[in-house]
Amino acid sequence: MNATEILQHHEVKKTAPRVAIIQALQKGRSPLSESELKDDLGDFYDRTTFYRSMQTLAEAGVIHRIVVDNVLVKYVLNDCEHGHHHQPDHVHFYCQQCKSLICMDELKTPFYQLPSGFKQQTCEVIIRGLCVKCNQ
Amino acid sequence: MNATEILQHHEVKKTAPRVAIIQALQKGRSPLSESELKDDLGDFYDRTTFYRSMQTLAEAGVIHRIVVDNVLVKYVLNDCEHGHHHQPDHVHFYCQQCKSLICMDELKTPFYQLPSGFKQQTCEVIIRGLCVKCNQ
DNA sequence: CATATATTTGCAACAATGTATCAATTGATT
DNA sequence: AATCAATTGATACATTGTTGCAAATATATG
Repeated sequence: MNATEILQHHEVKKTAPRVAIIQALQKGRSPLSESELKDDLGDFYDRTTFYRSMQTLAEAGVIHRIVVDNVLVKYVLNDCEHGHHHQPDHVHFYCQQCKSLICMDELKTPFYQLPSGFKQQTCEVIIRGLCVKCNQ
Repeated sequence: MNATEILQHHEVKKTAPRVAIIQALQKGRSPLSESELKDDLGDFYDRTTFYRSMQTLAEAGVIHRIVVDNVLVKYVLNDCEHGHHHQPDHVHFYCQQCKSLICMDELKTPFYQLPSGFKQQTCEVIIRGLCVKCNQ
């Protein structure tokens, strides 16, 4: 699925910045930060547009925004091929050493029975540690 | 346990800013953000000292730092009375409406069997939704 | 209690992230 | 091709966090 098809599929207007962002995320194929994306996009698009694009794309379910620490936000494309899981149900692994973020697609977020009165909308799990490469 | 005892217990030097921060957190008795703490502390201590104090206190296990979204970090005192759980093992609930953070002490973080080679150090769970007050 | 020393503080400057406003541009529809 | 709403890009600003360094302070020692 290319950028144009993804945008159509989510009923989001096709614009140059959005296409560029999606292509950059596709190239990366792992969650990327703003600075990492900027390197790939060149200094063409300004930060305001970037943030607005990311917000639009996240609301439409095109991308998925993961906060690791603050001052470290990563974005990843949602997998449109296998149905859209806008509310991601998998666990994220963050390597404390190489700062990479890995989607643990096999590990699902748990179900919790909340005290009565609470209403759950999303659940996020981040495991920190050392990835395969750094754990040697 | 008062601020002085807490600092002694964790072998951290007793200084005015640290005592003030601990007392403010004790008064609040729920995770507070920097701006919330600043309101309580008065504009007496500067931000650099605040950040350094929080880092020292977190490393010593006195407090617990929780990142909700980025640009929204909350701090809470660890419960020294009932043993020190420096690596908190409970789930956090964040109310999307009133922006309050609630420690779900009864709900424990899950155990995951990671793929071989990965080494887990911490696990963090944040549930987002509506708290009892806002869910009406 | 006074003193020495290592830690901590407070200030200034800086860097990164994110938001608000608004005119100019662009995309989709007719 | 023309229209109109949505989006962009520029400027300015707010918040969060870091670095370097001199002054102040906390603890240990005599």
